[in-house]
Amino acid sequence: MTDRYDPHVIEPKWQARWEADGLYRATVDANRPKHYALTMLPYPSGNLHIGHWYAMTPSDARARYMRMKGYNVLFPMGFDAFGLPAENAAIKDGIHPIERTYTNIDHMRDQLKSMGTMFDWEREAISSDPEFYRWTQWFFSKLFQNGLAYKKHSPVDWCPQCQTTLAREQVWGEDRHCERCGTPVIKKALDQWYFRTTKYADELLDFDGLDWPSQVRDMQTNWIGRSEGASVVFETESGDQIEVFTTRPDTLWGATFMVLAPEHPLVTRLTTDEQRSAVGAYIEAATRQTEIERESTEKEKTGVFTGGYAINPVSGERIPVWIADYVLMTYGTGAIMAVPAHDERDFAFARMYGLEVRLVVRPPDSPGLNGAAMQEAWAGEGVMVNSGPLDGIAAGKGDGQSVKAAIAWLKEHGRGEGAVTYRLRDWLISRQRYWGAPIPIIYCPEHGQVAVPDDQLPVVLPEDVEWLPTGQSPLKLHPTWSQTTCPACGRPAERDTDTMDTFMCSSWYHLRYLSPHFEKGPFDPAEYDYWMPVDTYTGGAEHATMHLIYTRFFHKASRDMGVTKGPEPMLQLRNQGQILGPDGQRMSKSRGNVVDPDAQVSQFGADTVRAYLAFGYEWSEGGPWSDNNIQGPARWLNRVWGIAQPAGSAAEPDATTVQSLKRAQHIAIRDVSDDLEAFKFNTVVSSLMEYTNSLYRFREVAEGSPSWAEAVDTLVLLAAPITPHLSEELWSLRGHPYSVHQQAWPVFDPAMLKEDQVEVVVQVNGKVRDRIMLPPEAPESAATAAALAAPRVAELVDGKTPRKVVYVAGRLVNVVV
RNA sequence: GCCGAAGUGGCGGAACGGCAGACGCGGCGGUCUCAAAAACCGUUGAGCCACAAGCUCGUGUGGGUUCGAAUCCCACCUUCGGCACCA
Repeated sequence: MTDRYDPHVIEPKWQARWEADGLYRATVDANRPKHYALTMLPYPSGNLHIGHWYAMTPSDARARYMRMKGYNVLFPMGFDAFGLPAENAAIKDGIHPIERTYTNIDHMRDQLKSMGTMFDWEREAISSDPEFYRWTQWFFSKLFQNGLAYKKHSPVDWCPQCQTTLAREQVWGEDRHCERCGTPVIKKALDQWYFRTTKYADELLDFDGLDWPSQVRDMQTNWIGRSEGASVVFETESGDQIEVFTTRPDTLWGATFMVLAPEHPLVTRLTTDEQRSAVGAYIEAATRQTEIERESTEKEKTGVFTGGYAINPVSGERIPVWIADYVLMTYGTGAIMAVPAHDERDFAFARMYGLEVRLVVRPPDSPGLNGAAMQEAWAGEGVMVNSGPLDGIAAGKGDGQSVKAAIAWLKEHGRGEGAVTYRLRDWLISRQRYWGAPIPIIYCPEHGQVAVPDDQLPVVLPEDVEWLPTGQSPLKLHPTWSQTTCPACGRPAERDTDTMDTFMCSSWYHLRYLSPHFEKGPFDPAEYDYWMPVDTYTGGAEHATMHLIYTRFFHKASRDMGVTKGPEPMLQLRNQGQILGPDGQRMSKSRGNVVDPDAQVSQFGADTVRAYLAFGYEWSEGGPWSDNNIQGPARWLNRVWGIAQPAGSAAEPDATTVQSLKRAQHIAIRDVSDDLEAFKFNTVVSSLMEYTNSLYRFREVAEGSPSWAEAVDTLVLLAAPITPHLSEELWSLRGHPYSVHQQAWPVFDPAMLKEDQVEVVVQVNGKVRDRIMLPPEAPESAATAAALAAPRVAELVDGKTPRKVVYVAGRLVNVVV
């Protein structure tokens, strides 16, 4: 009689042993192939939730599998420890963010250890440690010195709840809300630091060599929003130049007016005295509108004539210049040429204000159409008309078509050229908050913006600050902190009092893991050369257009600054889905549907929770938590425990039994390996369950025999990535040397799958009517004969000659009559 | 409006163009038990049928390709994610 399976005894026991032995320490070993497995690090909120388990434990299973396959695996963990919640809590209850953050980290580290993950804790990196953010600041300085960081005064997104500016990526949804707190953002004009992400727009569009989900690639591609066209220069009557961007330069002959954004710098100069009050009132009204109101596509188009005129550079015609809020200062040049006949928005505007609509692309089906008669804009194909040199050319972007011809014409006449515009904006990284890495810039009356010299980094965040809900960073209110001297001239100067977007920390944390205590640089180059790039990166898809763009930018910029190597930081990316509450809704405290992983672990043990999270969902999809469904994996673990107890010794069973036992064993090896490889954790567990079930069927005839021992050992090994504690305990009970996690992964032998006879389905006209036994490689003639001889088939064929017979060896015969 | 993903039993979910529903939950029946729980064994898509054999239907809807379609193609519906006056 063996002891009951008790995870509460074996799990802490093995966790302590693994830690004491440093079993998961990863060190550079040039003789072994490396595998850098990375999973997104948590924010130290105070408690791990089930979503962390869902993200991390399958990732851990795969890292363990790679390790058993012979790779030298680096699987680190750390904390993205700067950020608003800690600071907001400080304002509320006075507990210092440092205290709260590090208390939370201590607790969460223990929770992470309770998962039974193979994290190498000696490589832990915490982004709020001065030895970490020293290098975050160093990266800022590097970018500044290389012209990739700059300060600009401009209207920016401000979250009134978080009391700070946000990057464009961090403003979400139709109502333009803050990604963190959900509050709609407002516009403020402020001096802020930016990184030149747009410089890398084209390179960021290139995913060559990356094994990333197409959804993420598509989202990034859409986000970057490359669009090809031309820039065209219009001249005003007063001689000013207005540059516009258009994707349809071929329709230039149909441009009957221009529209500028209300904020456009030339508006004042263009506006005539008669129009000045109307224009002023319109601009006033536009500024008062919220971003949401202004950018609503439902809204009717409004605008005001400036009184000024420009010259259409192709026709020489005098066309009126209007302002309208449907033209955005933040895209292109903030000015457009309006071609009402072929643009929906321009058409609506022209009809509203009675402006001329001139057809320049004649649709194929409407030979008599003219601008005045049009009911809607025509954006389709056709032939160019009313367009001078372009007349008769087919409208389109292809070779020999109108767009290319128009660009050639513009170039030839010096009025414009081919151009590309992106939707992507530069990354705004200033934050008006305390709990972040200070921006290492000093403002000197003499020398302007001066980077803090590397040997004076880090610029340490002062601890003696006051928590006031003023909407100003405590750094700004600190009496002395910002006062310093200029590194260039030594005269009194001031520090920047903003801190950096915490997405900066996560843009390079994977490099700090390489050598978290290295003092000569952000990472030890020897570690970098061995481990980088990250081979497998796992995490949530919600980071597609934030972290995952930033970190690619960071890597490419760092490469150009000679810091990193290679085109990309992370080769393979996989996203897990989300675990919902048992009610199918997103988990939240207010709904009361939050599943606490600690409670599940104390009820079932970590291995069961791991197995359930792997088994219950298609990993990339996620789904609702179920207290019922976890019973399945819980029972399975008990069954593994029961079948894998040491079993004395017995003679081999008959050869047929041995053969089918080995067959089951090798099917399991094949399926579990393939599915772990492919992140299909649910079928990994179901294959293990099937194999366990078949061992129960063999138990009576085979238990104790050498084949049985091998079959059971194989189960213990195959389960080790999913249930590391259970496998370790069973491996030890079965008398094998520690540790199961240092064993080689079982090797699949296809020869073990060979069978003398296989069941072949016989179809008549595509419907299954019978089954016959055949050798797997039976020739078609024999298979056909056997199929036709099958009683049910003979009956249905009824003496007729089959019109056709389809034979798939080892699978089916389809008789068509 | 644009880009993308997904629709399969009561439920979670499986299925290289080849036996739909693996594996599990739940249900039902049984073994064990004084009994219950646990554990173990069996069974479980729907319909026709007393039962079985057998047949029919069945992967969001409608078409198509194919000897054969959950899978490929076309059109549509629904849900979800992202973007959206982007010139």
